[in-house]
Amino acid sequence: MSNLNERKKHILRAVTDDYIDTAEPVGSRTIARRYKLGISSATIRNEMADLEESGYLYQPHTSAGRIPSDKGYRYYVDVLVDPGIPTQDETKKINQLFSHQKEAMEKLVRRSTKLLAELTDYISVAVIPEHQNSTFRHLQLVSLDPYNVLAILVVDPGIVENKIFVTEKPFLPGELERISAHLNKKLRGLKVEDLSRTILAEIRDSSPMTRDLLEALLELIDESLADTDDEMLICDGVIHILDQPEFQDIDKTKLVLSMIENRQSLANILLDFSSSSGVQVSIGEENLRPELKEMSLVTATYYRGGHSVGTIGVLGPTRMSYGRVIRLVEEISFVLSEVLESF
Amino acid sequence: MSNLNERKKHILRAVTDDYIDTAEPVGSRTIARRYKLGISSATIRNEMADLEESGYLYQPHTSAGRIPSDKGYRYYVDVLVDPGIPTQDETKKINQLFSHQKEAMEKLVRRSTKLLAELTDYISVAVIPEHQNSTFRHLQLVSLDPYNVLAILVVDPGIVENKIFVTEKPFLPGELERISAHLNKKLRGLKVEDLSRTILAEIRDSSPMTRDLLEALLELIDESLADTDDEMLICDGVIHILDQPEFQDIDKTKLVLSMIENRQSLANILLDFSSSSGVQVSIGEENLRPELKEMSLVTATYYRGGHSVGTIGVLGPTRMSYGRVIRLVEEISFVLSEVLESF
DNA sequence: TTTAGCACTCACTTCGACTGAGTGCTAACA
DNA sequence: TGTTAGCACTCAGTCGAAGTGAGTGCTAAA
Repeated sequence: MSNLNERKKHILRAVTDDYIDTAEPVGSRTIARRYKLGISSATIRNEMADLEESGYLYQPHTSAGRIPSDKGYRYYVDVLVDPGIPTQDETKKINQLFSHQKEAMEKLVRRSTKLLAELTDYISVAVIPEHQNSTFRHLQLVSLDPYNVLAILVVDPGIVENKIFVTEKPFLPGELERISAHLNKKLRGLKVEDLSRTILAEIRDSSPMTRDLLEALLELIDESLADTDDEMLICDGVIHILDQPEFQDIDKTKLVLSMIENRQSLANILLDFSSSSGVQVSIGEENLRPELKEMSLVTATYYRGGHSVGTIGVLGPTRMSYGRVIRLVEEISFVLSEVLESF
Repeated sequence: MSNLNERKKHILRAVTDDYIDTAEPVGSRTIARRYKLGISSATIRNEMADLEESGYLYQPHTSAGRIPSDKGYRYYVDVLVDPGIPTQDETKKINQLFSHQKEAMEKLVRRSTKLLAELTDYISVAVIPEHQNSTFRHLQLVSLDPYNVLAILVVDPGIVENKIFVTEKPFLPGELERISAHLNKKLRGLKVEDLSRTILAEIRDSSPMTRDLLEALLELIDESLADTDDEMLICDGVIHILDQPEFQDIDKTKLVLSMIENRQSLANILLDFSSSSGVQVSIGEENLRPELKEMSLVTATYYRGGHSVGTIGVLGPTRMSYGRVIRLVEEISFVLSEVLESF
């Protein structure tokens, strides 16, 4: 597989770099002129014919230049590309982002995603942690008026859910505080997924007075577990896709955009990568979903306490600036993990 | 202005309806065939020439059918269109939306916006209330670990902000609760905009131990006030714009999408309407921003306690299905206001 | 093994002819 | 006097032929 001689490597790299830049099929003369490889266009032509033979390049039509195939991009990513180190500007922006006062995890990931989109000029996506692995931290009941209660549920890595209840009977002042305190004692440290059962037990022992409320809480927890399904995908920089010449075709674009609007499916795609470590690159046809067959996805998992809690990444055309993207996804997921560690 | 005879009104309505349907210039024969006005195409031709003369219609080129001008749409909206009453399906969906357990305001508006986009097939936008008019309800400090404190700020119509602090010195157990309780007593019912000053005064009277924390809280409040600037625009159904034939041109589309991505400017546009009551329609050139010159915006304000708290609306091409959109914006803003009232 | 030269390919552009939906005008009709 | 039928005219859009140029593969010479 890696049996390309140095000259072929140089040429494949040149073709790929050029195509990433220009989005135009790259001809032998262009390579000879633009990249000082010390060989003539005719030689390059021969080498390119070989590279096509072995599937790294292809021609969109007989008399056109070459374009890297998915296999070509794969080789480029695995062997040829050097992500390099973040530029000064990149480092500065990343540090700025994380030097802010700490925020609850959701906002933090949201901002990371925004920055990633801004730095790469592609679409940036992230899934925030599922509640599965998180533990109960705190529950607060706030009386809005005698019949309305705001419940705030805080789970482990700074995720906050809230919901308003209407109660049948008004609560006495101080009563909510008592209930909160009681529940907090009972629930502290439990896995979120175990909460329902404990509260159910609680319901059996409770006065009819608080039963309503507990049932409502049960619903909050169920919903907040389910809710993540809805909310856990974060997405930014969708605009950038319109700047890519491969998406001048509005129908192609619509396909991708509707996939993004259907958050759940994209979330699942990202979750497929959440078990692998390091930066993952999935190129074109390597993607299982047909909507992604002409796109590439660069992802990395971020961690907290040694466990992966979510995935962040970049979605763009297969003609993607892999070096830059890989470098940035790597850097941001790394820093994100570091910041989360300190929670 | 309203000096159109009945026949001209019928014709203008027919042309507008048809153009809204088909997005193709409407010819006199089409009108004669499709709408039973009891007159021949030649007569219609004469009337259309008159309507063009007075600026209600125009021809994209000499030998094409007519298209309503902005003035034509304006007349259509003001005089001709009948919003009708919501269909069964619409009513059902709206009731379903609001029959859910109550939620904090932000989620409520988010879901309304989603529904509006779904029902109209256009882009739907909303601004959620600024904090200016809202009052302090509750502040909760939760210790995540000895050095990290999660602060949750609840203000009046169910808006919840949260933030994590790192403190210089660890807090003793129970200390945070004491501070929360103290602040809650002091701050209850204050306008959020007055909070900063009050808290500042508070700092002077407090023990040096809590100074860190108070300063951090001050920052939370400042930020949550500022944060609304960033977050207060909600947007849904952007995809739909790609289904409109007028936005097959990718550059036009890009213009609109980048305006939407620049939330602040769109928020400002909506805020311009927030002082007027009832449904507002702003058509094409009537919009001040050049990006909106080919679009129409239908908005309504929603209320709580007699005060306007936000604006919700629909953004689409000037060739918009005004009747349906006006009806739905009206209905949803009305129901939204009702629900908020009960908070 | 590399390079220069040449014939060939094929997407893209340009241009003219053609088509058809739609108009304005005029004359006839009720 | 208002309405309609008929006709000449306009013009965007489509189709196809010709021309252009970037790029290739092959061959022969260095």
